[in-house]
Amino acid sequence: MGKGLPKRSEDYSQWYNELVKKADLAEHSAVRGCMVIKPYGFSIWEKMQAALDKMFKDTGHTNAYFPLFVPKSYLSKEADHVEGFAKECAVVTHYRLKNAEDGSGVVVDPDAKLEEELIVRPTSETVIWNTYKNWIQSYRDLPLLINQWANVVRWEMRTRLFLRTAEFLWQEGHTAHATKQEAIDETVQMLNVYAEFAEKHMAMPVYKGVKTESERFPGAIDTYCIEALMQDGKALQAGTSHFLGQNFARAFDVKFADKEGKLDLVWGTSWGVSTRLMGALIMAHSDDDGLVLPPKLAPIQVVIVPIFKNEEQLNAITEVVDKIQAELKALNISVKFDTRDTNSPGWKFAEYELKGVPVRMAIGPRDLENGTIEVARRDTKEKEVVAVDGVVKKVQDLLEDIQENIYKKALHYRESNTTKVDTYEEFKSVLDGKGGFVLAHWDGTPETEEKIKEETKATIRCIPVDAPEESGKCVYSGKPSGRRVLFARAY
RNA sequence: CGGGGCGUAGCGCAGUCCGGUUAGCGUACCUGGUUUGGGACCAGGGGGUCGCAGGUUCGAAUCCUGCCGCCCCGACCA
Repeated sequence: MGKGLPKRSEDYSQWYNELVKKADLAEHSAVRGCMVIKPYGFSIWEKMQAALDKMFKDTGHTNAYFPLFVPKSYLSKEADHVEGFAKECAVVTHYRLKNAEDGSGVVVDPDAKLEEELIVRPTSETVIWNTYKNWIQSYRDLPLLINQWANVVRWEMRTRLFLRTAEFLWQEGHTAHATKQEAIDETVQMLNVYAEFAEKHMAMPVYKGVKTESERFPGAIDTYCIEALMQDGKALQAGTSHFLGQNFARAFDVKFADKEGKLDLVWGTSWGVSTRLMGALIMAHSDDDGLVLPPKLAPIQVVIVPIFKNEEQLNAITEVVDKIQAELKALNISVKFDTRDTNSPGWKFAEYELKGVPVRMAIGPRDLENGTIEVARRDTKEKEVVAVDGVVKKVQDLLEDIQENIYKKALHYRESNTTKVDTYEEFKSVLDGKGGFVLAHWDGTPETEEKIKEETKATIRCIPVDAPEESGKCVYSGKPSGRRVLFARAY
């Protein structure tokens, strides 16, 4: 069913686009590449934010806010950083409009040209390090552990709702430390926070790893990442954590006095996840009938659909449902009782499936007689009729089971779509066949990486952090390699 | 940013090639009635700057030019 929803097997990207719109998650705005996040979609994002924010606070971070505009001169202070972002920056050149002489509307007032142009932040390292310079004098000011929730703008040429938009929402953590090791530990810690969030809340298994030089964040020494597998066999980078070394401290002259009074540059990290996670969530679990949401992130966890012919019946049903609702709410389970008589029960069933509500209950006159209620789970579409007594416990268990089940399903999918290969022929045939992740030996050179990318469109997603030492030969060059790296075609 | 496709009611589309009454269909919406255990039915009704701006013409959704947006492929990029 899924009225009008294309099948994943027929056109995966069309399926994704339609699902985002039909499930009321987001829509395009008038400006190219920008999106309106609709209430239902934003509710999911808010749930993600709340869980992540708590994890950041629990690891000692505090939130702050830095401005949207970055003076142009800041961006040029760290060479790699400019190089990486220059091509996709929106620039503010004027600060005033005026009415057009010919009455055709408003025009930019040429007299209101800014002395120094402003960049709309593509990321905030530069403003933040420029600020940290004033905040940090001695080792006593360290570590500085700050996060901000913000929007950023990257002028992308090719956009997809959530996956890559010109403006997107994210959080960016920016920390400063006295020692290299402490900064590395922080980088790894936040990588683990992301992985835990992905697995426990999004029910999405991820590989943790380090990016190769060519995939590294501009200005970082090392970029760590979590990589997830989507149902079409393509990989998606779901979060990054960067060890910045002393690069930004050097560029913005951020020094601290240690216990001996000696001045040294501080060590930095930055890390972020964005509304792209929404895209990951959709593509990790959903099916041809619509969204499948993990209970922990579902805006509505349980929906109750009454089946009635008249008001008396609805009243009788409501009496039973009110009790159930109260008990569910006491357990912090969000529940919606949909009493609208403007849509049929069947219509509602389809609608809540489209929207990915994990558990649906239906109750009608027949159930009232029998003291029963129908309980259906979204992930497997299984239905069963159970006694009203004890249904609350049943639902509570079911929510946990769904959370676990969709994780296991995604994990199984990823395991069976992660293939070890030892020859280039195999490498190519796996990519063109079942797709997914490919574990292969690589000689460690950017040249080989580039050639493979040109020939197969697959990139090195990461060097897994837990990759076992294993001597082998590069699938492309035949040169020696010490471990396998993770390849895939990616979003 | 290059190649291709598309833009007509909230959504999905026909009409465009070959210009000509009042621009149509499905769905959604409103009213009334019958219905309600997997996207109900009948009757009546409202809703349109035909993406935007110019041009050609007696007359433009239709022909011409420019622009905007979306989709697919590519280049670029997280």
